[in-house]
Amino acid sequence: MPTSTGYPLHRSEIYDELERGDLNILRAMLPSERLFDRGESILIGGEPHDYVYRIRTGWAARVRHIEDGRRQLITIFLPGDLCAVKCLLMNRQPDAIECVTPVTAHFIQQAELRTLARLDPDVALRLMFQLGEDERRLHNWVAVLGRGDADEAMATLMLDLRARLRLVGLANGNTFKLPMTQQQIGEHLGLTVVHVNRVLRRFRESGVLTVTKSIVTVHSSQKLRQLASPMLDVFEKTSPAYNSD
Amino acid sequence: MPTSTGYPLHRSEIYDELERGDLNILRAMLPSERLFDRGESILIGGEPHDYVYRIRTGWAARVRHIEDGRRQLITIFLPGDLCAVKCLLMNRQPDAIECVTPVTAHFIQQAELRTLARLDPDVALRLMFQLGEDERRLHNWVAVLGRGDADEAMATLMLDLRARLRLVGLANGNTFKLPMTQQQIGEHLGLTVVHVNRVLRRFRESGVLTVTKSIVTVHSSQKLRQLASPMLDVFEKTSPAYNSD
DNA sequence: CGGGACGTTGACCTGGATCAAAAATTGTGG
DNA sequence: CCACAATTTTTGATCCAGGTCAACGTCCCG
Repeated sequence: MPTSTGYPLHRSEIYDELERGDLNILRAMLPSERLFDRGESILIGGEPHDYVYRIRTGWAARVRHIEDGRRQLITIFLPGDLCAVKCLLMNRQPDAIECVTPVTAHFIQQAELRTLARLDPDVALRLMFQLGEDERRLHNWVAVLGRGDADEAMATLMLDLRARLRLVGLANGNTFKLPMTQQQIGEHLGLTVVHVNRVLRRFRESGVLTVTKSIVTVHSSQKLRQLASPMLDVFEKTSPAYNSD
Repeated sequence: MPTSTGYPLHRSEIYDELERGDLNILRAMLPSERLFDRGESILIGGEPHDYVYRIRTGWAARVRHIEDGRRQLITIFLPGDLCAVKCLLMNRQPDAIECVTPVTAHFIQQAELRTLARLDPDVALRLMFQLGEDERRLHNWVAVLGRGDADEAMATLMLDLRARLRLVGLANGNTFKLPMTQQQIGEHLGLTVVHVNRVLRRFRESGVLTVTKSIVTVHSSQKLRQLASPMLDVFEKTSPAYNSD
């Protein structure tokens, strides 16, 4: 299994440094491993935290809890993703990171990683790249939430998950595992469960894709891309991970 | 005028490094300065770009152009902000950065800044911190767009702008300059101009704040905070920049 | 085999969009 | 300083995507 989700859009002149940095981080983390249950919090909003993680198996999410019970899943973490990098720099941060499924993760003490970054510019660059890549995804998601309608948002999410899972070898062809409840999908898309359900029904009825028992089957990549198209950025429109069927 | 928007939430153990890094970046940029007109693009979506900027005066925004004419203002850049840091790492990126007002900015060649970061871990840390801080704001904004209603979004924006302007000495008391059209505000909040106008009218009529000729006058910080409250993160709820009247 | 998630569907409601048009403001050249 | 055009703000009337409420079906696990 690949160790990272790749370096989409990276500047080619820094590829070698990124690879070395990635390897060095992975090496420093390898001895450690921790198991989290489904629903367990890897870190809790508002509290300081001392570790940085790399998800090995399972899905997690950055979750914003709003006082009146509303929730927003801000980011989905898949295997290979580094998470809580931001905590290297901030002494606390408002969001929790919660496990969508059981999760196994390698981890490293922040202080140690900071030292590593200080001694090894490749590591610093790799961390910077992770932050940049997270930012890129967030930019996309802001555009989706701000300007997309429900169909566009759902289609974009599905394409994005499929592409990312392909990069780490967890999806091939037209099928992938989606271990999120419709409630959680709604909390990520800014929709209610009820509406998520209706959108999925329409997708099913119009032959776009089917979700059964946490398995997504894409029946028409072409239709799916067409639905998501306005929300895809220039890069995604030409990336093989998005476009191959 | 302060040179940066501060290091909200930074880990205290890295403060000195951040300050040194900031100064070193500023020093490397100082000889350069460029003027942009209102509406001009600092960088164009989809194209590679070679510079990193620090806004000295004026407002800019990261803008996502959707093919059918929809637009999303993803982030607002104020004086003191570094922008296009992400381009250090990515060879192209989908968004434009456009000037909301005339802008003067210092700049530096990316290659030079990368070298600087490589030689000086303080600079690398400062850049990393900028990425982390951008991410924090984006997380907030995802929550606002995903879960907030129009009043909450508007109130949150106003509080946020006031707090950030205060940090760089461009707002004091209850008044600040807001050089965005209602159209642009809508493109940032995910609303139509028409609805932005109605929300502002309600705010005016209920004694929250008034916007006249690009000047915002907050009549009741308390009411404004109350409206925004669900969208504010733990940090913002206790920050003096948000809470002092 | 009973209870608690989770998914599905229908009936109805509402926040914000859309369409259209008028008023106010800003900028521009003479 | 004024006239005129372009941009921005404001308001009203109407519509609809998605929310809310309520119920029922289904799957799983102890």
